[in-house]
Amino acid sequence: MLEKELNLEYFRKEGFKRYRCGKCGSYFWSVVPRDTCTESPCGEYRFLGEGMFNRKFEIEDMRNFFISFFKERGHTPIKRYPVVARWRDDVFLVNASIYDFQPHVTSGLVDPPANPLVISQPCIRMVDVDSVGKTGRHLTGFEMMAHHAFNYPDRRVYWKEETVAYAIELLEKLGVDREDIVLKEHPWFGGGNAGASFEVIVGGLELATLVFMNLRESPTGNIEIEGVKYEEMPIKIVDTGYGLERFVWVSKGTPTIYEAIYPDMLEKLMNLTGVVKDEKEERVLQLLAYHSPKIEVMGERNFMEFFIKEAGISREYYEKRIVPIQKLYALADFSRSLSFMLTDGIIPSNIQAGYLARLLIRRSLNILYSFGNPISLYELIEMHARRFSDIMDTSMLPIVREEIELEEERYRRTLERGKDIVKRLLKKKRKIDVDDLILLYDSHGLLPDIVKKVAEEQGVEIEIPENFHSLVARKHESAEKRKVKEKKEYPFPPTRTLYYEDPYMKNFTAKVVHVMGRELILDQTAFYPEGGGQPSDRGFVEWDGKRYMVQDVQKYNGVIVHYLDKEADIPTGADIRGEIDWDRRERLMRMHTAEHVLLAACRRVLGKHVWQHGTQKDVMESRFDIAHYRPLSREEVKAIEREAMRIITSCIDVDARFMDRREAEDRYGFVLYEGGVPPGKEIRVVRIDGYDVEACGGTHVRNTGEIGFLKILRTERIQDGVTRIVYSAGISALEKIQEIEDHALTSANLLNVSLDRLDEKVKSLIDERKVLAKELQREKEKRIEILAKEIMSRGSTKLVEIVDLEPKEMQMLMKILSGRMDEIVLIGRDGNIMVWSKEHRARDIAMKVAEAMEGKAGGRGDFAQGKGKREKVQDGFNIAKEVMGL
RNA sequence: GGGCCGGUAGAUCAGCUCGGAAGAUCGCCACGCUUGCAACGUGGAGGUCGCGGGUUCAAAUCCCGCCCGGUCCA
Repeated sequence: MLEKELNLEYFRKEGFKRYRCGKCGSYFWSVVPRDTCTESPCGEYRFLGEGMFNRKFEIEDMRNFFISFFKERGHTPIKRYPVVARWRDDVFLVNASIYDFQPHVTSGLVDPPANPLVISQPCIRMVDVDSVGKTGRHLTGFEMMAHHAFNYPDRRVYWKEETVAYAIELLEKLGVDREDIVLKEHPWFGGGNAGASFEVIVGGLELATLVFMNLRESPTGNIEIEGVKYEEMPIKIVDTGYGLERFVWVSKGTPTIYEAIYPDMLEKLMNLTGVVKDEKEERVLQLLAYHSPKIEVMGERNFMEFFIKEAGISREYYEKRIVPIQKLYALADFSRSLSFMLTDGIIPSNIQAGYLARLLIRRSLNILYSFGNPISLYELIEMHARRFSDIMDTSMLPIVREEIELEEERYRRTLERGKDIVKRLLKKKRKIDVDDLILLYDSHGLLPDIVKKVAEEQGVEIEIPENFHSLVARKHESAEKRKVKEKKEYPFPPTRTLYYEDPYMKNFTAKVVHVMGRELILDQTAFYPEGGGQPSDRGFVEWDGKRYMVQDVQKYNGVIVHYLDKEADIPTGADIRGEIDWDRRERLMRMHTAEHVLLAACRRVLGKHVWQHGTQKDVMESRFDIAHYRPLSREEVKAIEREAMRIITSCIDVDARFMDRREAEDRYGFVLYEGGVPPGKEIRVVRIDGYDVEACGGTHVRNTGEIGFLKILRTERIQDGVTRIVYSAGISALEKIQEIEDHALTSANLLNVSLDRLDEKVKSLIDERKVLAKELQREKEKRIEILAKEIMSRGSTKLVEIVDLEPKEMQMLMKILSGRMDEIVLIGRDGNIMVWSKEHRARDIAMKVAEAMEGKAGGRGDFAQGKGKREKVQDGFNIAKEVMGL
């Protein structure tokens, strides 16, 4: 299939021929005959040392060069998207430039921001995190330079021929000889799409991928790739990806990619840590980068043996001189990824993208700790942010600093607690086995090498299994269950939405489209269906003098279904009258607009990292969850309330209108998607000018002044990094406050104090109560002591006694007597049995007594308890006497 | 979203396997020793065993549900 797809006119014209790699078997195109595809490990890196471009580039120069090159060739440069994919609900982080245009542009629903376009999109890929630093080329963060063209049936931009021509021209302009370029054929698929692609290999390294996306997954498709069926798409998309950092590397020919892209930071880190990189280390590192693609063939362990021999070094030299340098490489990379993630508003936490940020933070901190903390992680992140200030938001730095400091503190605590756990475990078991290691990591976040270090301090040796991480992974293997909400389909045209045309419409008339039992469908309605966290309207419809209550309203693909309280025999085509429960709707509208105001207030008070995480509106109180890195203080809550009230009392118009998705995104950015990502080409945008703009399908008041009043009722941390704000608005808020006031006033009245003295009074009452309880306890003790004295004065060493005491009091008595006597049976008036025996027959006696009292008992030899029927107390007493020979 | 670990005195924890009188250390208070402090000695205060339900004669302990904290993985 590929051969036909990728046999281009361009190749014939320009002298490229198709060959097959003798090593990996893939097909490729080249202007000179070759035995292999040249991509390492089939070939070798040839750019190390001198570089292969006509000059050396820094990241910034390379990015500019690329963008200008395509701009000159008719492409529109567009701004990079955030690394956190706010416009998507299927992925957390942007992995490639095409992510920016999925799903709506690639599906054809929405136009691209420009066509053709050029972009340099920062991406985060966590899959390589373990290889970073070691191989000389892996990164968690990189910029994917790309030119994209979207070809529609009625508008062709460009396709394979032009794409390949651009790539070759770009490389030649950079000074690469055509003889050094290899285009490797490769089937491509991902994210439900597929197509043919070329990998562009220069000097043994893949510099770019040119994908020709023209297929999409379809159960009825006629093209099959790896068992999945695909069909041809109407849109054909040129999806390219040029690795910016790799271009810079190839231009410089440094031993590893890291020297090429972070020269300043690496120099600084070396100075601070005293790690030295001389010619010998340079040579070893370069050799390592050169050979590292072989890891994939040989496996890591075999590769290391091979490499140490090949480089002529000792393992000790490798550990002492090379590994520290590799750690610094990783640190430079991790901190750059973090500066992208955190300035783009990701909040470190234990869920979703936040977890990935925390992972990088902890790995970075580990490295810094191992060098004795020569510099703070924040300083490194700031250094990157300042260097890349043209594509990063440095105004986020104060928040980032606070987040990092909190995370450091948190990690320090986790480690400390972890060390205690290890020490305790050692005290108990004197050893730690594999199961313990897995538990310590999985449940307490302790990496095996930390455990090993602590154990060694305690003088215990620990073996860490080679396949540790796969053992952990095995523990997590479990079938994934996904709930899919059933979607109903109604074969009717979309219902006209009167509630959008006039959100203040209280009653209306409409024609009946369909009636089925209690389901009613109209041609138009003012009833708002449930959606966007706003519950549906209620009210009634009337026909022929009969009234049907509307209990629920739902929307299925544009068709609005009213659920009535009883079966309706209304004929199709009848004219009905509907009326909304206006008090309810008005409260909900105020709540909904108040929510937008609240978000604006939160962003102003807490910072722009605040992102809506979920909401639920209701009539009396509503929930509003935000992503924030720590719980809200009382002062912050008050400040948010003040800011929200300021927005309300400023009486700002609320504008709601349908807009083209592209236009809305261009004008307002991704903050639109705070409340979720709506489908469709047209989206409804609700805007409070100067404060908030969101894609939102709810009903809103015309002006913030109509909200009248907003009150936060309480806040709680529902998850790491997520805080819930429970609030109320309008009349509902007033009623809520009145409710609270009632409670306070009633309490104050009961205590006969004024409201402002309530807290004082309550505190003194609690203290008083404590004192009284203690006195009572002492009285009891006194009584029991007297009783004990009386009993002991009888002079016997054995005792059977019926006492009018509670179990706790019986225990107290027993405690005093047991020191002086040999055998005691106490029977409470309500049937409790308590036995103490010096001769260890308490259990036997208790059981016999209990049996006589038709109850049960048990316990130890010296002390036993039980319970029998209260009317059998005398029988128990007699038996006890008998057993004890009294 | 799923898995795992934890919640007992002001703090750190033991006790939970196998149900039977709530403990240790530090801190706190008082007294003693001392010119004073520290140390030491003696004594003391401090607990809804996260919450709710169940099983049982009996639950910190076993079972179920919830809440809170931590952690690993998508």
